[in-house]
Amino acid sequence: MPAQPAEFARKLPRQERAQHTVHSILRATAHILKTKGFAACSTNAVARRAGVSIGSLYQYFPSKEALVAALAEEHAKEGYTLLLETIRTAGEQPRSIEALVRHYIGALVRLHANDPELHRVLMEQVPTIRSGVVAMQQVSNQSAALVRAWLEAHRDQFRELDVEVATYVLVTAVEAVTHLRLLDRPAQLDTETLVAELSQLVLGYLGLGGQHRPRGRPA
Amino acid sequence: MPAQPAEFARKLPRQERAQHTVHSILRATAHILKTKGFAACSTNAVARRAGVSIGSLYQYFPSKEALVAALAEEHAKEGYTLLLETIRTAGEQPRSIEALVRHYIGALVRLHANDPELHRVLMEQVPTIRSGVVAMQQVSNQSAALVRAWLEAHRDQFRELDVEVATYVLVTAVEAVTHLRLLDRPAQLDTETLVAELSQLVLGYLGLGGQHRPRGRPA
DNA sequence: CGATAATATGAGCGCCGACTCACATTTTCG
DNA sequence: CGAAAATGTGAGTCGGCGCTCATATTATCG
Repeated sequence: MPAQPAEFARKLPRQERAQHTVHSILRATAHILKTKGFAACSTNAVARRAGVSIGSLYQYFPSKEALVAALAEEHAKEGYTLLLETIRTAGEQPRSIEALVRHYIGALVRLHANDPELHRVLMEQVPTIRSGVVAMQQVSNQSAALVRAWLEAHRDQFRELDVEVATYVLVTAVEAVTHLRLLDRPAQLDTETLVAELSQLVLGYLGLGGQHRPRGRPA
Repeated sequence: MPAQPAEFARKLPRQERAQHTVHSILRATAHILKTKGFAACSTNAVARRAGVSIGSLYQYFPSKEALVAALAEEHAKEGYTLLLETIRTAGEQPRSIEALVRHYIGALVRLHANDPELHRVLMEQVPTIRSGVVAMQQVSNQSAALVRAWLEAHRDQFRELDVEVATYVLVTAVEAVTHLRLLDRPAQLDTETLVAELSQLVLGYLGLGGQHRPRGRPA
């Protein structure tokens, strides 16, 4: 894994030593971002924690912005990999709609289990940083496109719906609940329950939930 | 409306002139927060935009933190007012479950239509500021408590569910979709559609959605 | 009208941030 | 080896930040 793409690089690390330096810097950045937030993530602090001089940091990252962008891109790449993997395994055997929904939601939840604090900081606290956050949005868009295509393909099995709107609602809702859970970690909401509830949410929205017959008033 | 609560005040503005000053400062703060983000919201910039000297700012707000906290509290108060209003009007006449859901969701959407960018910045970018953000969380909690109580009261009419979990899922999902819509404003998702779709989402999750019978495969 | 309190001013202080540069050290390779 | 390239160093520059304070202006009221 090349440490950071050409657009950001000041110098490319050629020796193993240098690659280790770059890696340390990125780890330190992630750690400080997660524990102290963006405001406290000064380049001096990063260099200190990485056990590297401030000068070395600027050898490989021309600006603080580039540093954070590189981290965001790295994070996005991991997400993209998992997304591809999920698509692949989903296609392997035919499944029911319900099973498919569970499959994808499970993947999404796992995706967010990967460094959720970092994800949050990058999405929320980091002010508009061009290139890095763009990479993360692309993963989001890919994900949305997947949902859209799936809705199109199976639309005869749902209630009548506007595919655009439904995609938006579903992606946003699932993403948000998943996301938030990892931040305030409510005790009673373990991963399994989360996946089950989100599936319920999605299936219900699509008109596939088991209809409940209220007790007390006979139909 | 007293400009800011006693805990934050350095001096209380007694003359009309002073109240106007305080008001300008708060407006300027909101504007800069929304357009440039928290990082760019320096006290000097706020004072400049407010057309007021930096000294005046510190007459009424003892620190930058207090300034933002006061703004957050003001924002929270508006939300709380609307929440109370919604509860009041909801109790006026008996309604169906569906109508009630629509009523509350409509209120939530309107609530978020009030300065959504400010809401976002205060929730996300502003690092832990004690008192101000606490006020906003209280409104959130009130809102959640309301949902929880409502679920308890009508639970015999839904599918079987864990009230805690359901509250969490519903509040988070509805809040997130509402919220996000106001930030990237997708053209095809007007307020009316949004309310309808969110109601669908909630009712479906509760097992009250119209069950769809798939075409092509007879039951 | 003073006299006193309330309000407004902005140059400036101390600090810390991003970032530079002249130099030291290590690695590569003919 | 030894020279050139790659890598590493950290004191120091500079700008902007939060914030203070001595001073000027305006309102209140007897």
